[in-house]
Amino acid sequence: MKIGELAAHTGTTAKTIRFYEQSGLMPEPTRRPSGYRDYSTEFIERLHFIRRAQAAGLSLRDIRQVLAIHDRGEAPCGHVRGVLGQRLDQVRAQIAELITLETHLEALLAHAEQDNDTDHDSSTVCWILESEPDNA
Amino acid sequence: MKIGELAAHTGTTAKTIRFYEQSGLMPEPTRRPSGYRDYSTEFIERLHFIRRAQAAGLSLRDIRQVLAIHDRGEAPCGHVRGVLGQRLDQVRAQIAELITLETHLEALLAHAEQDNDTDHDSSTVCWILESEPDNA
DNA sequence: CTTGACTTTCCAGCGTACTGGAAGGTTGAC
DNA sequence: GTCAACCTTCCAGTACGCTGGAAAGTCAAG
Repeated sequence: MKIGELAAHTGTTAKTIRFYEQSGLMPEPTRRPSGYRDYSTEFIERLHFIRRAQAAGLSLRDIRQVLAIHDRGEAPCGHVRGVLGQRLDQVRAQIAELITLETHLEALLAHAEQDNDTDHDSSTVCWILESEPDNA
Repeated sequence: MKIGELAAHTGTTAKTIRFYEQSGLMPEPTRRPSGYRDYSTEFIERLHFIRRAQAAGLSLRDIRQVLAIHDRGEAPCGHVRGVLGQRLDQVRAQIAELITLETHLEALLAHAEQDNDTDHDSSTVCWILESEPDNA
């Protein structure tokens, strides 16, 4: 199977697969006499795994670690649980931050609608942004 | 006022101020005979404005636009309202995405706790990640 | 006068996950 | 044989907001 075919099977591109190989996510496949990469079907599953891990919000760095454990012949499941837990914490922290920001933006916009053409203090750039956020 | 003093007054660094100048956010100040930048107090307010705008989640690109309008002598408030509205939409979209991801991660982790040592299908890297997310 | 803290410019790199393009070799159908 | 569509390597760039460092000049205190 050539690289373009593997890409078509997995919804990626040849470029990305070469990039993954260079990044240590995909092992080097055998080569045809011409130099073309020749993939066996196992590479499909590996690529699908990478995509699922990305869908779970894992970074390529995380995925590389998991795959390295797998390639040593160990079951990476414990590690995967840990990484997923950490990622969940991160995601929750991000959500909290964004909700804070959302609140701040809503407050600014409410403020912006109230005072329409008053308060044009020429010393400032724009009075709408004069208030500091409550927490950050 | 030298650049380091301005930085100290506004909680930034001299590096950052030079970067803002180069990025078109801060105008070029006058120079002393030695070549040192010499800032008047108005620059403090401008830098504070930049920080407030950043706290509202605006990008430097957005801020540059707002400041450009201000520097033309127009009141940028209408534009600011628009940018804040767009940013609020973005933030809400991001929150929705992250909540989807959070749900997915929770499902995976719940799945991971249930089946402890069963299902070790050696053909896959890790069974925990076998399920696709529901929507993405 | 010396010393150390400050300033100047310029160029380069961080991290993330790719993507684009150049210059060339291979394959397969017609 | 010839043509397009594929493949190869390598280098560089994208977006974002800085940050680090080198080499040189300036300022203020002691």
